[in-house]
Amino acid sequence: MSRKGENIYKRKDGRWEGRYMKARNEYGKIVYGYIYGKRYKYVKERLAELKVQYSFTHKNIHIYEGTVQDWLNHWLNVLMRKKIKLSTYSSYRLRMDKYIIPFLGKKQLTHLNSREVEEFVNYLTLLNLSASTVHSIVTVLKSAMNKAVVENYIISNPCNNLSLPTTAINEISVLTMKEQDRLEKVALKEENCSAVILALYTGLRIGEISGLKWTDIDFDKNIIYVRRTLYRIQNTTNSKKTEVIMAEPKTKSSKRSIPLAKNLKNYLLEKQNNDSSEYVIFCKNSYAEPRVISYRFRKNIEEAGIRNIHFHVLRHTFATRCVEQGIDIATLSKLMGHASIKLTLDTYTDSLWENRKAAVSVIDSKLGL
DNA sequence: CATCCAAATGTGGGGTAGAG
DNA sequence: CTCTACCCCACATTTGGATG
Repeated sequence: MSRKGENIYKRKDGRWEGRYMKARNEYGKIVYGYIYGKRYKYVKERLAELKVQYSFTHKNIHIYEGTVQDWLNHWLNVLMRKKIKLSTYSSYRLRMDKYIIPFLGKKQLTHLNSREVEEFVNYLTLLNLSASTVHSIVTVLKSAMNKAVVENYIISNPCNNLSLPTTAINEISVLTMKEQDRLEKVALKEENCSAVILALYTGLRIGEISGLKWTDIDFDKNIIYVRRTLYRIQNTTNSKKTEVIMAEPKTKSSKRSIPLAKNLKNYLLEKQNNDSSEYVIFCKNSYAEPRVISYRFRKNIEEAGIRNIHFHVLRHTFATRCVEQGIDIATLSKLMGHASIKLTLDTYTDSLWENRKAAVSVIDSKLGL
């Protein structure tokens, strides 16, 4: 959705330029309109008029008499249900039921104003939730209200221009070579196939490892097929229970094949022999759900004497080792199952930079001044 | 040690700002 | 009017304390 910002800026030639969304072309891309002026104030006023002109000229406000709760339920169960994955549905349901509906549910949809939403945000902040959790809750409300705007039940979204607590930027953390060696030693001692080894040498996500079957590994062609992911979510019909869901991987591009190298292949073949389960990582002869893998991982970490890290760090470690070995970004992107190299670049350019610095300093040392 | 439950974090797509 | 790095939001998973 739209970011805040006026979309007015000063040009090098001294004029002010304002932009507004005029229409959409046949592919759904935005067509912008432009307005110029010598003075900022003029552009701002004129732009506001144009924005109104192009967004509301053909709209009629419809009547909706229900409460916020009614609308949220309709929005999620009827309008969103088919469009989003079960895991997303489940997380939205939770945020609505636990936070939004108890605080705002009884109000008339059409009466909800930004002051009340601000009070809601204050209330959330007092609950000691993290900034990102507050964001995720407000996001759900905002999406639902946006739909109400599109349906012409309300004129504007009361969630626009809220000031929310700022989220800290999280750096990705990666194992050092030494830590990786220590962790591998511990993991290799295990009798059955270790999820840690798999993650370090394939970059698979925890849910993907959880759902991996021996039949997904083609030992003749040396390929691992990532076909499903497994996670536990709140049951959507009976809200008191949770259940394990098996689904297609995160996105279409996550469904992928990963080449199986020699050492990992030997390791897997050895482990396959004494494994009676259809799952590579198993628990009581069936899959081991992500929580179980995470639990075992924690024990490995403690034994190896490594600082407290998440399982996902193994995936980052795999990627970083690839970059260090000089694998190009496009290839890495495919391996990781990213849809585009954009994310891969955004995430790993830092380690590329370290690489370049190291290369330069090697050359530099020959200078001998 | 497995399961439940709520919170935290990662990922993809699209908009804005800034420059040409 | 066009190009694109960077940033934000919506969506999708992972994490870990509580509980049995």
